[in-house]
Amino acid sequence: MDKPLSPLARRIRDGGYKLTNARLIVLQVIEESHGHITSADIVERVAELDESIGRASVFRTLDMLTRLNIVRPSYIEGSQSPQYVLLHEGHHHHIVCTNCHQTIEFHDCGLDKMTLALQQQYNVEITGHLLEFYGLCENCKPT
Amino acid sequence: MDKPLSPLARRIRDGGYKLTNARLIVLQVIEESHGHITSADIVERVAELDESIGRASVFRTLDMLTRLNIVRPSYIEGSQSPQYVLLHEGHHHHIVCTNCHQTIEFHDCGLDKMTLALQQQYNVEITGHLLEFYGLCENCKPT
DNA sequence: TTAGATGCAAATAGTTTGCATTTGT
DNA sequence: ACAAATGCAAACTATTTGCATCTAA
Repeated sequence: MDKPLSPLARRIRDGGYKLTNARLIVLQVIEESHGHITSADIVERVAELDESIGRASVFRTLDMLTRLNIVRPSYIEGSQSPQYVLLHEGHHHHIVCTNCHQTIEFHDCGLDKMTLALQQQYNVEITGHLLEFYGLCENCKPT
Repeated sequence: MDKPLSPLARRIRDGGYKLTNARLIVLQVIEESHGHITSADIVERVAELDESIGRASVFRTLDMLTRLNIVRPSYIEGSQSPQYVLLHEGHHHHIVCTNCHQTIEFHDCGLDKMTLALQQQYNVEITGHLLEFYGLCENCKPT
């Protein structure tokens, strides 16, 4: 078949991984979620979309996506299963309410300069970052 | 008894929680670790220090410390158990090598202005943040 | 004194593994 | 064709819960 390969699908293939049905479905679920979803929810939604995909493949795919820097596990929400966050161009930023767990995403984190500075200072190669602010949202704020 | 209460111990008590032996030991373990340690390692080290403390209390304490913004769970390392990171004055920053998992901590993240800006823009009250860069460290970098 | 914390052990998630079978390339 | 990936189910780990007991304040 020759479907119009999404950019992320392309990155999977370019990473040397096969484009399997299980992987495409997992990818779709994460994208549909607008980039914030727990592993538990991914497992559930994948099962809805394609009953035949095993749990294990979902986890294997999440590992792969993390390795490829497409996604990043993060500890929003009380605890339990981690949230996977879609990295747009290698980064992601949000504010999490420590009370109701609402998350607000924002862009333009202005960390480009810092990235360059760190690369020089520590002689590393930085490929992305995750910036998480926490506090109380509008509704949970004291007065 | 009247030991010289560490600043963090004080925050626990000020948070309305009792200062129990289990809590103090967990706190000590986290501090000893220089602020980067997995829950599994905490459980293990606590058992070494005081055989009588139960696993459950360790997790209960970690939840409490997270609620108090003293510590923050983060998904460094492949996966398994999360790392708990000590927040100094509400924030923490590091670079994690996605290959060997070495972490480099740095200070002075310069996000104060951004914090203020976000508080205004979204009408929230921000109490801290976690900034995680990832990429390849000096040793893992291609040439 | 007494509400809050604890330790224990059992119950629950959540995640990983081994392996025969299937599938992309 | 064949290495890579899969699904399954069983094995593991990690974390949580209920409850009788204990303890800091």
